[in-house]
Amino acid sequence: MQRTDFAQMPCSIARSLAVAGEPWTPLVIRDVYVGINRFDDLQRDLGISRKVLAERLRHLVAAGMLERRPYSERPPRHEYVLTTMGSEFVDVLMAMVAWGDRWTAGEAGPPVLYRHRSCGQIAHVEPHCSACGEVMRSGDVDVEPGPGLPADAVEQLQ
Amino acid sequence: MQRTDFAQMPCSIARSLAVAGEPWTPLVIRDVYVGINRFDDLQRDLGISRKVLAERLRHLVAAGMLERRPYSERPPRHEYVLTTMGSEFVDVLMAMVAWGDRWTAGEAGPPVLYRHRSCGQIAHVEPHCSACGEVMRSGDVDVEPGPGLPADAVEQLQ
DNA sequence: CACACTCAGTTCCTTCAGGGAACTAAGCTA
DNA sequence: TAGCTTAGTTCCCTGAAGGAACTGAGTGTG
Repeated sequence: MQRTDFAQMPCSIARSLAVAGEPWTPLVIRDVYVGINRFDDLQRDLGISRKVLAERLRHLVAAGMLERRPYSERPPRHEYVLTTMGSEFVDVLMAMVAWGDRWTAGEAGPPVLYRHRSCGQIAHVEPHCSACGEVMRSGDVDVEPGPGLPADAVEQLQ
Repeated sequence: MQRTDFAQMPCSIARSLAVAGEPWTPLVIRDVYVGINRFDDLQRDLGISRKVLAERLRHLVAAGMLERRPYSERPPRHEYVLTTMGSEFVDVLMAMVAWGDRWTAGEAGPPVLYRHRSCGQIAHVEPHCSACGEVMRSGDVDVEPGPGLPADAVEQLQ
């Protein structure tokens, strides 16, 4: 965990990091997304310390990203599945994959490919404007104070 | 820094985290993006330890995300600016903002708004398929092994 | 010309999180 | 009854984060 608590900052990036920014957490979400749902399988796949994994899963369940769901009564066993909140965070991971494929994959190429089910093509995500539908990258926007910004922080944007 | 080095993992999420996943790093990139470019300004705005900030900036420059550029000869002063690699990472942060606005902003609403310059609307980013242009969310894709995936890791995807 | 000020860090110390291995415990299986 | 599987918990050690103080180059001010 970061020592500084990002959850209280008036910034959606900081708050997202407070939920899913701790070391290993994005990789845990990725694994659950691709169907690795049990404690031991996650631990084996990631090579993460069991202590840290237990901590992360507890935090993600408390935050509403994962649900701890029994899949057997006797013996009592359970697995972790993504909630709607968790699934939508995978969209962020897909943006990270698009960036990582472009800038960190090197000669070998992307380790994993995504096929868009509806069009059948191998593709990556591209950020589009929710209003007009056109491509919208970081250079195409102006940043403005929003309703959730405390008054004493507004001037910092100028 | 994470003790475990994510850079060697055959996963673009892990590799992205190795570049920009350390605590504070995404917030440093956000700040540089919105025009906070100098060491002292970054330190003041974030409330980060000067030691950690120096470390993060060094790492980001070494990774090619930031450029340390002199803006004055006498006295020798410099500022940090995003490279192309860094600017494109801001697209990932915008996806994080879209998610954070939806799931962590609460009653008060988003602290910051983005206006798409070309259409003039307040908007957020939406993931679209780079091939067909339609919306493409995490539930709309199939994951397949790519060329950069080591042979001994392929079976884990099934 | 001494003093304060700005910028950009570095150094030092303390605390707490991550890594790793061993241990626990419930229930199943041979 | 001995061992296996699943899902953790406990313990100790190391190293990263926080915080405050210090450094050092250059500038402007009385």
